Amino acid sequence: MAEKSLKEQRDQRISNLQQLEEAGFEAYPYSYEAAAQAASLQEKYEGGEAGEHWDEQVTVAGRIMTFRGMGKVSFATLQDASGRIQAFFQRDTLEQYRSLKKFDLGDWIEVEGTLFKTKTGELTVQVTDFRLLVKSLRPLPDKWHGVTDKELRYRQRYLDLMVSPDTRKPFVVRSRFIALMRRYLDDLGFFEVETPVLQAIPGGAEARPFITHHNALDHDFHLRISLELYLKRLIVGGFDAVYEIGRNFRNEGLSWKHNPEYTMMELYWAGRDYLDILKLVEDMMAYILTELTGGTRITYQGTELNFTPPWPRVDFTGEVARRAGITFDLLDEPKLREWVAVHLPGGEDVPLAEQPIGQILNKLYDIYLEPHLEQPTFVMDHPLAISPLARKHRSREGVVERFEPVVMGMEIGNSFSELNDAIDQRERFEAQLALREAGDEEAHQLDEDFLTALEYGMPPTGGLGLGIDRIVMLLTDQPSIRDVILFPLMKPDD
RNA sequence: GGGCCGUUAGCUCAACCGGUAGAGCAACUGACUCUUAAUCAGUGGGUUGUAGGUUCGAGUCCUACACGGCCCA
Repeated sequence: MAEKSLKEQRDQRISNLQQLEEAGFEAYPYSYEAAAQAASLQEKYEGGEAGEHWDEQVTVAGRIMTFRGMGKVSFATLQDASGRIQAFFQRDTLEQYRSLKKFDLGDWIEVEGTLFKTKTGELTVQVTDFRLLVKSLRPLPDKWHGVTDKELRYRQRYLDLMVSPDTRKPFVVRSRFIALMRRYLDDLGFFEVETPVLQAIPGGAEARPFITHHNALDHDFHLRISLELYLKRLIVGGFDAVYEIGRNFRNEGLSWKHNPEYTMMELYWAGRDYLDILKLVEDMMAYILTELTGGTRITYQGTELNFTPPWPRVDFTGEVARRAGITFDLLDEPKLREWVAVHLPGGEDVPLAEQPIGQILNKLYDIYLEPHLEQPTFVMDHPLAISPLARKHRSREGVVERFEPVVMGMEIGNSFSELNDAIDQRERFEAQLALREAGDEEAHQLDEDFLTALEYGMPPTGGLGLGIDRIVMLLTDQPSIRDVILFPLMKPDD
């Protein structure tokens, strides 16, 4: 790489630091006390008039973002965590005025002084003393354009945050969203727990796991792909309402809606079924949206989304069939395979029509239903074949009590009346095992310890998982999941 | 996995049909007592992502690879 220009600038800054030390500045002070934050000062003196001076002594610390030297006076814009404020330096009143030349854009400084408004009305600190807090050894990105290279924005997010304060907004909303969700669940009497990330048998979802190794036990473990099976063990143990907010890891590709590590909220509520959970989702989302935005409608990428309860519900099998133009019962397997052979002749190694029925149903859903649902919608009552952890529907054959909330073609959650029949659960696992042996690496593994727990008896329970990142995308109008994850997964570039 | 696009100074971007790689910001020197993308004068900074190939001559054309973006199964 061509680094001469960078090296020159870095050397220059190191030399400036040495000269500041020689002039009596402490190079790396241990602490600072910013008595005031830029934003609160801006707010406090909003009504002041150009030319007005105040007596209040203030101390402000921040990063030098711009610097305008005009000979005997200079202006700098300081940026702290809250915002920006201008500082004014005068040679006549500052002993160390000449040292200002050795400060660089990006350095952190602390200034003391009084406040006034310039003739153009900008709130400014009339500096009476200043000191270095830390030197920046590298030049800042373009002060006007910021960082536009997406690769650089993701790899060096701190630069993006530093020069483009708007970058922070989705992450602030993310934090508030999670805080509000906690408040909502805590108020309902839920208990927040933490379960293992390292699992001997990764369960609760169809996904390929990451594998790691524990040296002392000399055993391979997997990073969890879901929170489900451990939270259910807690219901067996006697908790009646638990939730966890945590990271899942899935060893899959990346896309605008997939990052290999992502955040999930899962809850389990004893005594409830999936329809109770459905109401909770509607109500919780309405509560959070109202707290965040004042209403239950938001705009995502130009589309207005209405989260006002109740959200529309569509039946999985009925709606897939309707949209695909299938006139027979979707669960009539021989007819469905015939139809697929005609209408979807493709397939990777094996024609789709000859693949396991679960693959076919998932494919049809992925083609004909999910991508076409824009408004918040509950897809209800999935086929049994693709729902090995959900209990059978109380009145319909071949389907389970399950729903998935879908928005803008994205699955943002998943919920069941949880399967608590240990014998049925064993049979479901065995069916999954058969798929696994036939080559489906994403089929569920049989978790004997979980089955043991179920055999002690899990009371009737409703469960839910929500994809936090995707919901935050919707709330913040971001087109990619990578824009709501501070440090998305990147391939090392060396 | 496939297709399209991108990768040029620290940052943001130019460079016509293949003909000596430029600008703004940042940096350096100087001027300047209300600037705010400060301004003005001057200076330095490049293995054009990597490796090959075609050519008298390659940032530009070809091949492979790396990283990234968008779209598709």
